[in-house]
Amino acid sequence: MSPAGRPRKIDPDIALARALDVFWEKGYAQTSMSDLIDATGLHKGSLYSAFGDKESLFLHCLRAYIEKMRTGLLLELEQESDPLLALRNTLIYMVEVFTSNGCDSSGARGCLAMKTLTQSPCISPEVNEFVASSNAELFELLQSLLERVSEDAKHSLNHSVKVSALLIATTLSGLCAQVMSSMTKQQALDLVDAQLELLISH
Amino acid sequence: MSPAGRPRKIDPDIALARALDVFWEKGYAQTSMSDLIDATGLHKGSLYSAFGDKESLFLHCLRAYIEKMRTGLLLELEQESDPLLALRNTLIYMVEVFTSNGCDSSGARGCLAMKTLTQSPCISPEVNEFVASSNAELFELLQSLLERVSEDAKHSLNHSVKVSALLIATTLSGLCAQVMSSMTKQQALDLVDAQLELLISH
DNA sequence: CTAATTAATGACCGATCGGTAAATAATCCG
DNA sequence: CGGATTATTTACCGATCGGTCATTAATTAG
Repeated sequence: MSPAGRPRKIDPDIALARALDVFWEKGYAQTSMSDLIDATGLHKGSLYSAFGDKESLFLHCLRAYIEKMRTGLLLELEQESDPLLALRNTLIYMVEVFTSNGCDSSGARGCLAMKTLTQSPCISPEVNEFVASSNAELFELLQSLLERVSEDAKHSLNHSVKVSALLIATTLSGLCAQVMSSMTKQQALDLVDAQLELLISH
Repeated sequence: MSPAGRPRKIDPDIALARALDVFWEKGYAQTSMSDLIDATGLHKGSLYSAFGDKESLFLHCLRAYIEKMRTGLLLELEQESDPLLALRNTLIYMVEVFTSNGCDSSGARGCLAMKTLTQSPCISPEVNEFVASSNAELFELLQSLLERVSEDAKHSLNHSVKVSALLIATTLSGLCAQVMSSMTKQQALDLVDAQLELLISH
């Protein structure tokens, strides 16, 4: 069932994952096609024929990044029925993604989506829209989780669901930024609990 | 008392401020010497003879940015003796800086220091050290303000001074990121108050 | 006016940028 | 075996990158 023609030297999904690692670590502008060629092992022509130009390749990587994050989050949510623990696990999962390191053993890479939207001007309207919609999706997830927490008789929120969700989203962005400089993963995890403690009364 | 030689067409401080605007808005890597030449009005040779190479010029801008922020903060602190209000004014001041816009009327520029440290790999060790030390200075300011708040009989902190300071620093970073995408200045200011309300009991 | 000083100016540099096209190699189908 | 198909490979493109330098212009000191 293999298609006619010369077989691929490198699986496109693997090449994409390797390209994602570079974009994630260095950001779009600081990543050159040269870097991507070195990382993927593909040659220039093959890269372009497989994924189009640099911007198109970046969009592929960004989509893969978000999709991986989404499935990881949903998988974790399925395994936890308690609303507060589900919320906590969500935040912990994201901190762990932000503090993960790619091919090299250097510091935390943070969040590709956040790196993308904090570098202006934006790469393209399409990239902008995608990052914005992903952001909105995360916010709605946080909101629905907080809704469930507030409906639980064991807890109560010290602010509205919306304000609480905004504060958590803000804290997440902040942790993402901080772990890229001086903050350790453990500190970030501790701050997640500290913030949840402030937001939720027992 | 004017020095011998051809007079400067453009005051170096003005040129520096204009270069800062560009770096602030676009970030180091996305800013080309061409952009800086256009913005300053200086020609290539003059720019190099006045500020050295791109990295050196960036360091000058970064120092000017931090210095401006520092003096602005200290000026505001002098005018407010109440610890909690002083802390609040500090945060408001920073949000206002983050949501300021430069030459063009586009969206919020965020914080040059944060943009610098979240783009890896770093520009140079010297830049890295400077941003890190500025960050540390801000953290210590927050800590000392929180210390004063906690010593005030009218209030009490729901976490330790250190954890509270870390949470505020994280919130500030987060607000900086958020205002660069979808969050409005008013929302950010409201979240400052919401977070302070969580941190401090009356 | 002349010499010295300093800045503005524009031509120029090699390197790298993102991107393209033609030629070559490896597979499947008949 | 011989096309057809698809990927790899290499050479190449114009544009822009950051950076340098020699020349010209404007000022002050003597």
